[in-house]
Amino acid sequence: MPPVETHRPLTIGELSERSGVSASALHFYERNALIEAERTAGNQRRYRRDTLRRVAFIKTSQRVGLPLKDIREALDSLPDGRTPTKRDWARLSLRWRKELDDRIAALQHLRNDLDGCIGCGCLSLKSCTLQNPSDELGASGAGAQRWTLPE
Amino acid sequence: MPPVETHRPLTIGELSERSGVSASALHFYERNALIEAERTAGNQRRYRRDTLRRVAFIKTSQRVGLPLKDIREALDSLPDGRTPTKRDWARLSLRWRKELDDRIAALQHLRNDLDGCIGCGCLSLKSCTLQNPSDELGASGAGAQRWTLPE
DNA sequence: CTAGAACCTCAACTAATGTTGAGGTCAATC
DNA sequence: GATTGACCTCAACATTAGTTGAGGTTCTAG
Repeated sequence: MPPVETHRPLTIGELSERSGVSASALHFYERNALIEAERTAGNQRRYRRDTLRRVAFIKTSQRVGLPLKDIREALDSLPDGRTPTKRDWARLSLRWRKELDDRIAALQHLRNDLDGCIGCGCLSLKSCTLQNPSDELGASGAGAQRWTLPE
Repeated sequence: MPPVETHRPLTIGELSERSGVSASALHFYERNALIEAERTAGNQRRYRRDTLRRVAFIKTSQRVGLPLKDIREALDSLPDGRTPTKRDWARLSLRWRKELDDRIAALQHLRNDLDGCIGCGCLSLKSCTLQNPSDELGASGAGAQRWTLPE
């Protein structure tokens, strides 16, 4: 049985292929301190295998709309230079879970507003257009309040 | 009782204040055919009052992460040059509702993955790090499949 | 009728998130 | 030991979604 190369670091091509992120994007992430790499004698990058997990985390977080700046901030809570422990990741996950919960809640709120009134043609603005067809907000309205979710 | 100026068109300052969108952004939306305006004899913009609703729709859609291109496409289904009817808005809302449902589902999926395994330190990758601590995916893995949601 | 606020256009700039290409080096194979 | 694919850096470009500023015009209140 041949030894499985479980600890060999990854080249950028391997990391790119396995993460689905282009090499140029990996360069970019490195420039922005989201990931890091060792170098060979010939100056080529070699990634610790746990970088794959970091990249998965980056991709995932981006897909829910978080900017790289925030992602970097979160990743900064992981240790430099060694593979994070499960405790390290668990700490991170706790914060992220809250972020996700908030976003889900915001979307649901929005959808409910939409259901509640856009479907009837008034977009949930101050009062229903069916009652007040000429002006969506009235001359003395306070703005489209229901559309401004709390930041 | 003074007549309420329910039909007077809005200046850009008024629209900006009431929508919470800067005048420069309104110019930008107009350049990109998301909104339109009449002009006074002196070339100043005058907006139909239902533009307020259009702008609310734009803002809202942006907050859920939709690009202006998609928003414009949706708004294109509304009639030019006249105030949309409730039927017009209802048609739009149907498509948007589906979009929102999809996004909510994607986020929930993500959160469940996170709960399921990032909390234990293995990020839901191919097999749990607790069992397989040296390599997150294994030397023959198929990539981080669980992290790739269907587009 | 005039001052000042509000508006106009156009061009240049910003920031985030990368991609592309030029010009050169490294490493694995025949 | 030469070839060839993978890699390197650096600079320029692309896209989205606007903002800023210069220079000029319009509108409204006194």
